[in-house]
Amino acid sequence: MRYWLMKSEPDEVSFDDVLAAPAQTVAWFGVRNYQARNFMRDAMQVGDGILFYHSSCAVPGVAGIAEVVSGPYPDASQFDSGGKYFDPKATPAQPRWISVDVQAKEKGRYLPLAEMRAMPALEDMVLLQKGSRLSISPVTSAQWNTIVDFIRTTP
DNA sequence: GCCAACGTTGGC
DNA sequence: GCCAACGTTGGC
Repeated sequence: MRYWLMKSEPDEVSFDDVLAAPAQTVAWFGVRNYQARNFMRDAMQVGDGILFYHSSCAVPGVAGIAEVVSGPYPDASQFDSGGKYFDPKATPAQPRWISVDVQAKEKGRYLPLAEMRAMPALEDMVLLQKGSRLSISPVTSAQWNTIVDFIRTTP
């Protein structure tokens, strides 16, 4: 059981979009960074916890809690020749990018990035390191517990 | 829109 | 394999 933070642009897929999806589940598509891909491919397990983070928006921050509900499989968007995630070097026989399915579990108090930066327990989070821009990053169990507790108990 | 920081590409 | 140039991310 591991924990992850996954960034999504809410204009594209927000946490509410996932809550509104069938079975509150969506495919996590569009990852085009090898390190993030390798986390999904090599380290993620069904049942892992996800902090669903909104990036590139007015108030970036953790929008909810989700869970990994599938193993890795080829990301369909790499084959869509008209789409923004098309990769001409990827083929169905040799896919380059993968997805996992993500299910929304719990929405609580929104936790803005600025508040995260003010929490000493979170100072070592990968997300908060200078220059960090990984779209998927590992979260320790201590960081996870701090954030989940905040989300559940902060008015 | 700016820009710092990082990742990728491609010539050599 | 080096590294300059370019592209992207993402907070502000």
